[in-house]
Amino acid sequence: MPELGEQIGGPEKLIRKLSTITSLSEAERDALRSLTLASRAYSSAQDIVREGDLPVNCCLVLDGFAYRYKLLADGSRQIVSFHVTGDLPDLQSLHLGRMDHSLGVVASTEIAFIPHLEVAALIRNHQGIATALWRDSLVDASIFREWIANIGARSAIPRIAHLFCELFVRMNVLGLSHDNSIVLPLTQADIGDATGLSTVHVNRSIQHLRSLRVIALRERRLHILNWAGLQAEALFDPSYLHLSDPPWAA
Amino acid sequence: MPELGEQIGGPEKLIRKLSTITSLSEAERDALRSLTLASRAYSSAQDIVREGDLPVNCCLVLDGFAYRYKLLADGSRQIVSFHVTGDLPDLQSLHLGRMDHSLGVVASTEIAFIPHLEVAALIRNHQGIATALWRDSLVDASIFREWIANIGARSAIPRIAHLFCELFVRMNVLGLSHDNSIVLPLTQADIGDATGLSTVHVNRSIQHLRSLRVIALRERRLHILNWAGLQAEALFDPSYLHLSDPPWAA
DNA sequence: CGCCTATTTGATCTGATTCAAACAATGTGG
DNA sequence: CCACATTGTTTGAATCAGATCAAATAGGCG
Repeated sequence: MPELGEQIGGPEKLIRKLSTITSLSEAERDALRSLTLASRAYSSAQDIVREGDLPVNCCLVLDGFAYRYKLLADGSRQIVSFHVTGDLPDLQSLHLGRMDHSLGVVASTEIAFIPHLEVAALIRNHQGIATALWRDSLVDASIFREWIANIGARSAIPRIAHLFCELFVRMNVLGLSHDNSIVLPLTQADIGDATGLSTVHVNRSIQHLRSLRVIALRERRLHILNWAGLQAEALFDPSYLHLSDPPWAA
Repeated sequence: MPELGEQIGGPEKLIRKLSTITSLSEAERDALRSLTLASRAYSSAQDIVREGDLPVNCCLVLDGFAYRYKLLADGSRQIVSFHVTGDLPDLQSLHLGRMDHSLGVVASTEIAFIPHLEVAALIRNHQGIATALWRDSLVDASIFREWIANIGARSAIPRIAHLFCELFVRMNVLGLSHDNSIVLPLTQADIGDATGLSTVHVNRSIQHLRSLRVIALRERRLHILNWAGLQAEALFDPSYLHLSDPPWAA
């Protein structure tokens, strides 16, 4: 049961992603198809870009899972976002030279690298692509805001449930779900670093969600057993993902 | 002792703000100076834009303090950012139609409204302004990431100290500080809603910072008594504000 | 002056952390 | 293909940072 991602090319994955938040003309799609992609598969977890780096490429996730994180002075790691097929997790490096965080991947992830110069040329020559990418970075920021609220104002169980809801909705709209399940190659320690909770408490909270029969988590997959129940537990409202907003829907 | 903000016009405040993160040509400055600004002074705290709205203007803070927040289903309020003179707190409304959060001001704040159509025209006609505004929205996102790390990984005292450091640096670079102090018209409840802490705990943490003699907080002003000490307490590193980054510094 | 809002203090409670160890799964080399 | 090492999950017990509840004090302002 291969993921859909396996069969289509990098540009198509990017087009599909951008199409979930904006509309692209055929000329713009063709311009994206002409991108030069140097891709690389990672068999083990590792960092792609590190805090302090001055990247000259943008990364595009072709398959697998990437995440951005900050290392604090006391050694703790805070994950600030997750990224899946079609995402451009460090698009910001195009306009902010120095990385203020790191980008890592989990095992079995494939990343394509697109030179900044090519992205800059696309932006210069195609107003629609500039708007799409800007809008993508604004949706990125909206997700950060929701994470601030999630971590700052929700208790452990709804907080984790909310993360699961977000990942499911995001992957589902990209066609990356199967039978109400998604790949979730994260350890409970990863989930803890993303939600600001200890591994032990993540474990106990997940057990609670399991006992409610709203999710199942096994073999690196998250199965949604009861979407309405999970959503209610998380008080999840997907509008912050801006998947069906003006102006593009108009 | 009037704030510097009193004496110069709205466009100049915006130019000064953008100049802290990018460089603008004289033509671009002139274009910004030609903006039509309808300004309004708020004598009491109130909302300017609400979650769900479809704004047709961008807001520019001329004076005072604005903040963005989310209201959660359980009634709690999470503040996700603060904004001061020269900031464009809802620039994102230009590309994300529907507001996913609200924008409020504290008493004695003055806001200018710039029609989206005018901002869009500026972006279309001036590549440098487009880049500056995009970069501004990316710095905004960087601050959100830092807040995620602050709330998710720091304990109460460093968390509050970090917020104070950020506000001081941001206002200082805009020329809004006086004798190592800034205006801070926030209640302890506001600070609690921004940091994910209860009002009582904010109070006790601030008392701790006072007892360390790193800050003084009185008459709606935050005085930095010992910058190095406060910074050490917060483990504050200002690089996420991207105030001295390539490419514009090059 | 008196009302309303903000700050402060005290006491108690609890969600979450920490420490420690057992257990399960996964992968590796011989 | 098994023995072993490594990584991830689960459980239990003790502890603590921060929340909650309640009430007193202090400021601002009409």
